[in-house]
Amino acid sequence: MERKILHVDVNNAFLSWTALERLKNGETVDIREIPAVIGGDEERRSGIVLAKSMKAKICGIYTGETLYMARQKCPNLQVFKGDYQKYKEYSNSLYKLLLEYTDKIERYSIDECFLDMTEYLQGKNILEIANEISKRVYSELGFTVNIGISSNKLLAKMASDFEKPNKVHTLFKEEIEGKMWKLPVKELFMLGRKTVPKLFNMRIKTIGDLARTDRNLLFKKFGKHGNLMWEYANGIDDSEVIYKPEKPKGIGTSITLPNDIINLEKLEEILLELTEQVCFRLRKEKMLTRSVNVQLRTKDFIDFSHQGKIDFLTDSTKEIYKKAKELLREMYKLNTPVRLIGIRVDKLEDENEAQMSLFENVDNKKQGVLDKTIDELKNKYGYTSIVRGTNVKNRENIRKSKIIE
DNA sequence: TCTGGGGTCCTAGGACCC
DNA sequence: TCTGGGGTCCTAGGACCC
Repeated sequence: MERKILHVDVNNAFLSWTALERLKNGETVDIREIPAVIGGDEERRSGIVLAKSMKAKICGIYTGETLYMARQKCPNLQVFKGDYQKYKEYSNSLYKLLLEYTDKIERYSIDECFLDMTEYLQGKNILEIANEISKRVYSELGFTVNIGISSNKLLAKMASDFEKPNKVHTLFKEEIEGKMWKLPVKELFMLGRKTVPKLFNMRIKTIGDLARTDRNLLFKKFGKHGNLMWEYANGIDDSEVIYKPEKPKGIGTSITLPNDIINLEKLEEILLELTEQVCFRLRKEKMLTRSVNVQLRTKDFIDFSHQGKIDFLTDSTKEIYKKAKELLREMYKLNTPVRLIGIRVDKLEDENEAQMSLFENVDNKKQGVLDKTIDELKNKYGYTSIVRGTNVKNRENIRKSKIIE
């Protein structure tokens, strides 16, 4: 049976939500109506565009470019900071509204959801429902969305990307040729800046060109990714709407340093603080790891990473930091100024399942008691309330930006 | 000019074994 | 002097997404 999938995408999410928040607080200018962007912090060397208004877009500003470039294109540009906590609240309010239509919702990101409406239509017309959702989001929540309708996730997502803002589009199988094939190939989901020039060299310029290219040729040239892009160009996608919350497969954090650092001890101090954040989240998820990965970025934007294994499953800050420090030292032979440092834990295993099957491999030294006590205090009084002694002097350096995406 | 942070998935190539 | 080949496991790095 053919599925009925919706993709709901908030228009200029961070900017729209910031606009609403400002209006709520008595500001009179709606920043959606002027050339404006949400940007990172230039002093912390994260000065990039995170979201833009329509007027900023008309100036040629795009997401991810530097604020410096954006100002060149649009001298009267207004730049605002984001508030991730607030964004989460707006995202939750959207999710709650959508739950009135189906519980089969995949929260793809903070501002995008897939809905599997197949079993919930009850004879109703999918286009009418999409229009109703669109109107209700605007009247009840105050921001606009684009909604794409199709029989799979890929096509629904492509559809929601058509004309914006505040629009509902369909892209059913029979519409692929008319609506999607004429688009430039870079518009296709999963075709990024590295692949597009290669396709161009093969004289593949539109999604239609790609769809009509020999599948085996693409496989030979691009491997699995070639296969995937051919399927997407032809509107083929069987993936399910994942509506049950999934456990994370990895947890990581990283920070761009306000200044390049060349001193190993300094880097270790920062790494400890990052490790604490990661382990706090790891324990919150009730997951264990034995795989640790440390990443460095040099001042020239070259990335390095090393990963290593711990002999047992653990969530202990001490054990994970011990390994992380080892990895950092191993790598630091480069002796080059470091711009970014990060840590992530991978191949996570559920605490309960791990203890059942692999109990002899779990870290059962009682070290966990201290971590637990610290976690409880952090939960009660806020994350920054408790700091290991050595971290205090770094706190100013690396206070984290709350912005993502 | 300056270039975020948090994820997932894939692949090339090295180590090791038979 | 010539240096197989297949399989598995692992890591570093890269591509892509929002």
